[in-house]
Amino acid sequence: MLDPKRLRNDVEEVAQQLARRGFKLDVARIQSLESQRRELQSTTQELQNQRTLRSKAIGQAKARGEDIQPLLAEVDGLGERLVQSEQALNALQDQIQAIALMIPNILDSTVPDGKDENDNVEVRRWGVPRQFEFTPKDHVDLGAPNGWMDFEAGSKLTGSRFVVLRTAMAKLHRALIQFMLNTHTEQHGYNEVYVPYMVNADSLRGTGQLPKFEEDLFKLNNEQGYYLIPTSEVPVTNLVRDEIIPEKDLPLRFTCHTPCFRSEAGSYGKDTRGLVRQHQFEKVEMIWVVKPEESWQALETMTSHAEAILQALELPYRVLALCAGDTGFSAAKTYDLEVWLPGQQKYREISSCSNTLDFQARRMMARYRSEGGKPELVHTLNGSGLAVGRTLVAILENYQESDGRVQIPKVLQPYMNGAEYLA
RNA sequence: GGAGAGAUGGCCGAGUGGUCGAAGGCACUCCCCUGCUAAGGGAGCAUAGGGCCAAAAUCUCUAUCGAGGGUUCGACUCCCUCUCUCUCCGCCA
Repeated sequence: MLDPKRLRNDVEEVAQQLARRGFKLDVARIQSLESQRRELQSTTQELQNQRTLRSKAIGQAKARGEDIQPLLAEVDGLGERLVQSEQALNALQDQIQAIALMIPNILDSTVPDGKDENDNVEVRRWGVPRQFEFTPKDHVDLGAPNGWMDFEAGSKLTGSRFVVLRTAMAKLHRALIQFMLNTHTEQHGYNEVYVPYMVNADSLRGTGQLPKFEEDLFKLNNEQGYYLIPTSEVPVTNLVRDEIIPEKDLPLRFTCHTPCFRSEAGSYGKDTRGLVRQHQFEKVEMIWVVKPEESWQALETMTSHAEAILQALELPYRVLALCAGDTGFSAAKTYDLEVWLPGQQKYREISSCSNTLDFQARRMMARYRSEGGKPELVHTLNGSGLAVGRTLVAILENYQESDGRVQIPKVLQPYMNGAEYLA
């Protein structure tokens, strides 16, 4: 959520900023609702003040044993006017709040202009795509024939966009998770957390998935209306919701492995083949909670931690600065990491690292208190480190050999009983 | 699933219809005192929003004692619903 003060005082400026994303802010409507709110709030508060004063007078009169009838008569009608005024004010504030929750974050000035993913700007590259002396297969052709990846079983058990991994593939998948978590906790200084895979609407509102993106989520049909998490960013970031963190405890750095569930509504026909776009996938996430002045450095550091995983796996990648039109709702700036997939002859997204500034913190009321100071909003960041399914894809395709065998990356071999090849 | 207890400020904990944003204690901040190291004295110490202002502070108003409704001139105090926590029984990985 944006600072309501900014929304009140610099609507034009905010609207101009948001236009970079292609978001149209209804300035006239906001201004009109705001001026109504201001007036209504003043009269409501004045009526409330009247009520308090009169009630106190009655209390005092009664304590002195005086007749309170005349005073009661004086109050007559005040209650009804107050109720009406309060109701109108609440309705108006709900309207304003509903609008505010639908407004995306303001982009950082360093975010490149642009409309969609074609306008993203490459920042750097690491590694050189391997030259194959044969035509590299894609991961489906490598994994499906020998039963490592069973898409038929996935669709039988559930439906499309689900998969069953078997034997060495299931184990490599697990090895990747262990490797990523161990690296982040042992080398990058993260605290590992285990969290619920179902969350309530408050949590999703806090990180910005609700109210705008409900169709992307799986909602449970239980009484509480829980949702399956689309990313561990939601439960992990919400750990600090409604909290005031002592300054000395910052920065908080969490890493967490969870499955992620996404409806993929609107992506019909996109990546229908293979593991790349599933309704359920595993992800190791990195979350930072920092003081405002540290968040931009944190974004760079966090991105480098995601890169470190790709480097350790010796997978070629590039880093993109997402353009204005492609940056997500809550983010002020995002770097995407794209890994090279020989089967597609393309770089494909495998991590996304974002600084949301105080956008999520304001929705969550997540604050910190400096020594003797007032509580202030923290800044929150999140990044994948990495998407496990896609990393598996990248390993298969990059480490394949002409006979169809797949080498195991050096750093993963200890997790695979020292094996050099998938068997 | 059944029975019971509870939810108050950073923490503990009073408060059962009126002047309570809330006693007291702890923690914390500042000052004083003290040569002695979990000693004493004093002051301060919730959050959010509105108004005022160029802005901030001050000032002022409002809201908040788990959440939402209700009763009342007035609710932390009474009534209803819900959520969460704890205890016991049952069931269970």
